[in-house]
Amino acid sequence: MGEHSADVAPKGKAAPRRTSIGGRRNPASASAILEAAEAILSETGLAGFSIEAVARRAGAGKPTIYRWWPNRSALLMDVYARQKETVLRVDTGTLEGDLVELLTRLFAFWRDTPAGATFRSIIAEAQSDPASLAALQSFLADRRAYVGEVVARGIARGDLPPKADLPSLVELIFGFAWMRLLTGDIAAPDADHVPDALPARVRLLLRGAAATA
Amino acid sequence: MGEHSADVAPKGKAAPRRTSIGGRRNPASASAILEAAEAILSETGLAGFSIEAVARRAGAGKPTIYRWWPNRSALLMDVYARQKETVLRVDTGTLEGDLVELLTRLFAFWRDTPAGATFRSIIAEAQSDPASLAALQSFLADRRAYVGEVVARGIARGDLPPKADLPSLVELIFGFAWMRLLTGDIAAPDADHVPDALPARVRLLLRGAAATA
Amino acid sequence: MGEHSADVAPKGKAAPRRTSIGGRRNPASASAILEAAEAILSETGLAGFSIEAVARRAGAGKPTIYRWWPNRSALLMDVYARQKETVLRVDTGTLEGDLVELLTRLFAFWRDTPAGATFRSIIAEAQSDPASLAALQSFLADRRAYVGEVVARGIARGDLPPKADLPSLVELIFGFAWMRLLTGDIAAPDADHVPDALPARVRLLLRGAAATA
Amino acid sequence: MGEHSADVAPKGKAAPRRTSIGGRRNPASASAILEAAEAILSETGLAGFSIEAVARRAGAGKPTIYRWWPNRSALLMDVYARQKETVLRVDTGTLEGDLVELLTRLFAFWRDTPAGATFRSIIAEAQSDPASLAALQSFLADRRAYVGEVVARGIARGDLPPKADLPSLVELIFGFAWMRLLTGDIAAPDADHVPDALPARVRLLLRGAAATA
DNA sequence: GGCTAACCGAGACGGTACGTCCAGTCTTAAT
DNA sequence: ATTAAGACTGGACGTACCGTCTCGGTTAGCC
Repeated sequence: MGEHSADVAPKGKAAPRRTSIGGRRNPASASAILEAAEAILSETGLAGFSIEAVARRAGAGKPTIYRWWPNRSALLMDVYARQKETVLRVDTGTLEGDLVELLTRLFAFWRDTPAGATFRSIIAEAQSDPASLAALQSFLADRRAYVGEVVARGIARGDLPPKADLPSLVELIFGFAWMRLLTGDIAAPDADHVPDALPARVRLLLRGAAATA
Repeated sequence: MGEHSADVAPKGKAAPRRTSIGGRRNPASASAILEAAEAILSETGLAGFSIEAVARRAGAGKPTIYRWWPNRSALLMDVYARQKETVLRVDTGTLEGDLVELLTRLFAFWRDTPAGATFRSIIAEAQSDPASLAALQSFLADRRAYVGEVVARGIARGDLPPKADLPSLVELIFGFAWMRLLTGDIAAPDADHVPDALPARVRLLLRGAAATA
Repeated sequence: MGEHSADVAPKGKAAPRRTSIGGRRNPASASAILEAAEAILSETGLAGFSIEAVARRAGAGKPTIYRWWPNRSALLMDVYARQKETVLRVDTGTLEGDLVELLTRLFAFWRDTPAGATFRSIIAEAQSDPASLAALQSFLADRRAYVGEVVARGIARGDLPPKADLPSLVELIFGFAWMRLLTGDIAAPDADHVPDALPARVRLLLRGAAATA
Repeated sequence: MGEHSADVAPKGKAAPRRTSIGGRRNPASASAILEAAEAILSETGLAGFSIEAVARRAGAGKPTIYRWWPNRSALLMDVYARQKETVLRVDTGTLEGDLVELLTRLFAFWRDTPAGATFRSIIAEAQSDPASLAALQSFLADRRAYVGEVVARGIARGDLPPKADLPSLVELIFGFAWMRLLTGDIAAPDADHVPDALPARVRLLLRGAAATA
């Protein structure tokens, strides 16, 4: 019942018992909460992600969390916002190379960091929480715009005709990536034995886009 | 969240108080439970979908539910299994027509019946429950096989070269459909003003598949 | 069994919805729980005495009860501890008078207040719960000590020889009282018709104690 | 969860799967049920004594039990009725010797056989079940009558004056025995060190009874 | 420089839902 | 007609977490 002491985040220093810093938000608390949330999410998944658990692990009071995040979904979104700052920039010289590289690195990012679990959780959350859905849509629009730029660069480079159906291309790319994430199918390609399906998907899409000009 | 008073079974008729029918499963209970689950799911979404609420509404005991479904996810899957029996069969004469028709009717099915909310819930559930993920994968494989057949029929018909990249085509189709569902973007096409994007997506995919032969 | 509708708190007054008073126990909740427990016990007996029913009647959450009482037995003991504060003090001038008066008033206390039902329940509970048994033994030792004092006063008064077998006397008195309680045989004496057996029991014990000196 | 197979009584023979023997009660079932009930009672106490557990252990269906015993209490009484057939007959030559011997053997019977746990359970049950209380009272009257005979024999023998208060004596004896049982205080006397209190109690009672003549 | 306001942790509060166990009833299939 | 078997509704169990509340204490900024 009382082993809360073991639940607090293992701090290297001395567990200095955060307290108020006056009439404004304590950034140390905010980051402790986000870090705890991220750790719990990547360790136990969305199922173990409760406000109670985050507060326990962060050594924070529940009202402190509720003061700054209205609900679980909002906290979830902040956790992802913090992670996705790792923007994926690519430039291989060809559009096909760029897209393959982009997806490969996105899958690696999802696979090798807590971001994958977090993003899966966000999509799940959005299925029952309208505010999360709106946030997700806005985030998606942002990322689509970025991929749109990559494709536009390819068009400028002559890799694709100017009249190619860019919106279709971009939407299909994201649909592919999402479904792979949501079905747990983002394993690293086994280069030696199994030919990776990813380049084939990209190739089909690019040929189709070229043909729809 | 608190409208439990509305959850009691609508006993307009006779409230026949189901009971045991001997040492075997009572199909009346099973279907009452599945119907209650479906109704709750479509009315309140995944958030309000609890075993407790289902039992209350179905006029069933919780142990009766747990006897036949190990957990919430299993019940969820059964609800969907019951709904998806509405199989979508199409044959318009051309592959493009088939695929557009298929997706249009799929979106309508998701939009106009509880099945859409159910399926969104299942995908969400699969993000935290491995058993649900496995079930979802197996279901997906089944549906992919069906679309594979539609495409194969198109190849036989000559709509696509025999060496077309069928797996890529099928996977991209499903990615597209799922993302539309998960982002709430399956509104009916507004024929007069906005040209529907759906046929454009199908066209791109088919051109790409033809070109990858 | 099913009269739950009568279990809800009688909110004639203002139904102030108790809430937390900070990081410490709310005495209003504690006493509401004990009062509800006492009422249920005296109305329905041990059979209807469930944590669930107490919580319902007290307008309290189950966890609030479990936070402060580890189990049903502990709550039961507290209910009795609250009642037995009505200590029975007697001093009639003679030992025989004191003992008869003590037992008469004890039987009246058991008969006319919820305490009798409560104590019966405690003894019953102690037959299956070791912790309750220990608590009961300790309580019994306490009461035996008090009766021991009454008897010692009688010895000092000369009502009994100094070497009288005090432990036997006290134990036999309690055995008599308990058995009467447990067999439901504590009806008020019907002065007119049936001569009360109680004084006869006391007389036998006192004569025996005097003779064992 | 499903290891019911391990719960059935370890039968030496072959677990012959009892079945109906036609339109009348199967005595094999009855005794299997009583034996299972007795075993459970002595192993787990009243807490683990449920109809479900008895049925499981006896390899019987619950309805079979309910057909012959209306409730848990009735089964409990039957279990004790079966055990108490070991009647305690004493004749040492003196009344004091008889009573000491009787109580000593009664305590040993309660201590060394399942009967003690069973009888404690019956008394506990009687505190909430009126039918059990009535049965207990009737049983008690029967036993009191037997002890009354022992005492009457003592009177005939001249160990006690003819006008001794026999009802008081008998009631006090039972009160003493019951309280010892209910407080778990029936340990075997430690002859070497602690002088047993039992003879002292009997002596006090007999002296008192003699003096009340 | 004292006051006030907002913050911090802690944790109790009334609740809902969990998943399990048992009560007592019912029906079947077999004997 | 009775048996074992097992499903049925229903209710209580003890636990986890929800979102709200109040506490005692700290710190900053304003008068």
